[in-house]
Amino acid sequence: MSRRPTLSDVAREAGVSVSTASLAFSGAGPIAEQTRERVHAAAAALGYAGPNALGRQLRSGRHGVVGVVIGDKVKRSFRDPVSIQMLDGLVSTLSELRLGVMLIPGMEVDETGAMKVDPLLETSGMDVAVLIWGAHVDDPRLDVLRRRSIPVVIGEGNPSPGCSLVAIDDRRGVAELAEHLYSLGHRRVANVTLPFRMGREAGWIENPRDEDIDWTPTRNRLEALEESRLDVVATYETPASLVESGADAARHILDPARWPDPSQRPTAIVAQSDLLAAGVVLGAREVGLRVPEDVSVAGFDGVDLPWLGSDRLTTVVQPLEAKGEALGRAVDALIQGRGATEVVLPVELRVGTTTAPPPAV
Amino acid sequence: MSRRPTLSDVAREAGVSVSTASLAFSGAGPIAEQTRERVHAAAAALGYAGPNALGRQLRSGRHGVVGVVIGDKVKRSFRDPVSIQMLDGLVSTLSELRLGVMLIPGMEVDETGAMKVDPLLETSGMDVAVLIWGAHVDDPRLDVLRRRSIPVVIGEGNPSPGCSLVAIDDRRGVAELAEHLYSLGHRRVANVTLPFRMGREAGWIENPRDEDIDWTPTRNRLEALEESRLDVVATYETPASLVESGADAARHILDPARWPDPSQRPTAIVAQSDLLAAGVVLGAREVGLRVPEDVSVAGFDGVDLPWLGSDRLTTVVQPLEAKGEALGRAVDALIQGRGATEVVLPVELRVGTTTAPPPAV
DNA sequence: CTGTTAGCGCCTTCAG
DNA sequence: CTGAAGGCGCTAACAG
Repeated sequence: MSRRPTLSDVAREAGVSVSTASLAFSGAGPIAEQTRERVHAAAAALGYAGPNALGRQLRSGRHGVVGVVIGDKVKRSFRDPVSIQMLDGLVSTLSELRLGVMLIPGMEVDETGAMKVDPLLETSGMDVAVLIWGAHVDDPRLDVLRRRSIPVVIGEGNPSPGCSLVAIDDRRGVAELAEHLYSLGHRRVANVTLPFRMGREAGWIENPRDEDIDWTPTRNRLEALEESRLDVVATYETPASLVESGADAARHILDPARWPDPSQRPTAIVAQSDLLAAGVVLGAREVGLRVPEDVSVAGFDGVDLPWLGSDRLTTVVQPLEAKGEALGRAVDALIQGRGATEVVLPVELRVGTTTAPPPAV
Repeated sequence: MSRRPTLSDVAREAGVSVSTASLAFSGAGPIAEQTRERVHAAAAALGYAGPNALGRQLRSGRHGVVGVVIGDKVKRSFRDPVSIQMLDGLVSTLSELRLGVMLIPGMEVDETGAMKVDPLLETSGMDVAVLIWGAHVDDPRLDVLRRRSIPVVIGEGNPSPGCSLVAIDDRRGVAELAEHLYSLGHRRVANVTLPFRMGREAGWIENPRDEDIDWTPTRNRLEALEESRLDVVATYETPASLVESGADAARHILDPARWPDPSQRPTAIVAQSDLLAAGVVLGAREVGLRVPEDVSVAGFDGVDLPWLGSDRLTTVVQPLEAKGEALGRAVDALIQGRGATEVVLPVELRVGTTTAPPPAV
């Protein structure tokens, strides 16, 4: 027989009916041990490797696949260890539920400048979609998914009716971080922010309160800092959470020409991610400032930064793997038909070696 | 109607037969424009979002999914930018072919210490599997895939009959790098290698030629260096391609206690990956040596290392995205039934600022 | 415990 | 250009 054997071939070979053969593999019903063995022997003889996934999927109406929508091209998304650790938790959790993770790049900007949703999102089969970096306002990806009636789990913000949500308590984290700096004696700080929405450039923000911020973590962390007792004397927006962007921001913020009276210079820089903060540390050293003696630096995320050497970043640790697991549980709940859920995970301040009292004037 | 509408609902609503409705969506045959519109209108009225993926998949016998087997947990695999860039090329190429990428973690070691293949690999539906980091000797994952008759593409080495292969010409790359160092005047070098196989620890290798190296890139790069005109005076194996491991290796290799006669110390360190090389640079500086004045350092891969600041690593650049694309094309060839293929991609030496003539004794 | 029956949603012959 | 019929591989009822 040249074509691949099917369950009915096996059943015929074993001299039983297909449904019995099915039971022999699934174990979903009572079956005589002897029959089971006969079926497996027949399968082995025919080189049958178990029930075909396609047949089972059509029958059950489930793909066994979760689409994970990353924000951008794989390369850009995964330069950030934050995404990766989250994905790790998600993949392990789903793997235990026998669900595969399919990677779906986010949107592309086509020749005309319009946003185009990846074709995989339009046609590919999946039981649930996870937008790990949240949804934009009027997000076309959400429209597509809604039209296809695919349930959605959103990571981090801009909750949308009918979608599950997994977020972190970043406002409280930033508030604690601000208190830590305040209690060390800092008053004037600079803020290095994540991008406000897709496709932003690096640059100063004159009045953060006037800005329309589409991306929730950016907004939460910025607002929490603004609402703290610290005086945010400068805000620099970055185009992405990257070491280079942080270094660039530090160069601008600490530029001596900007502070004719050095005593007015911010004594601490708060970066909204650890990668940015690492860049800020490098940038500060480049312009000849010591961290933390001359300027304190703090980050957000709590990822490993091997190349900072013996320095340990003061940061707000978010439970990345737990977040991935929570996303996985939210997926499971939707598949089980248990409806949309919302979770907010706690974060924790971790004081390292990059913050200290401000220099005596 | 509470259940999700199907093509036959749409056909009934539009007053045509199912096969006509099918043509209206697929465009795979002649159909009157008017009929097409009527069908689409009916679909819109019913909230039908296009042909169901499961039905189509069962019919066509294809999943539209490629399983990408990464070596390890997501977190560990993707700490390496090499994997990510390759994956980027692979995902974009496959996305154009309307194929999704499903991530499959590699193997786990269970309580008893035995290797366990991820259940997704055993049961999940996929048209082709890609082992991006190659196959081991007697790789149980290959056995599973062979049993399921799933065609396989192997990235990097240990080719296996019937599997497609995408490799790079790393031997030639290392040979060129060695010539570069030789021509600068180096004679004594140290080698910081990638792991020889799964689950290795860091440590000295007394006689590299006696070792059984299961992982092809490790073997190729090690042998090419051994075969060069350079004298490899020390070989240190690392457990993974990480900055920390490179720094650790450098500390051991450059330990003053190891070289009572400093003139015998290697004047250059060749690391088998850029992450390792970056670690070596950091480690060398830690023990008070300047790079490249006191010791030259070279890597392999050609990835971006933002935190090295103004230094540019001398390295062998491999075309990572092209490798991903080549993997994608190999997948396509297998799906089209065009049989297994083999490709070897060229690499290129890129001289940076971390190699220079050895110090005058 | 085992066999029979009836689809899951779609596409592709083959006629008309 | 359109319609009718069959089947991709499997499993869940329901009988026996």
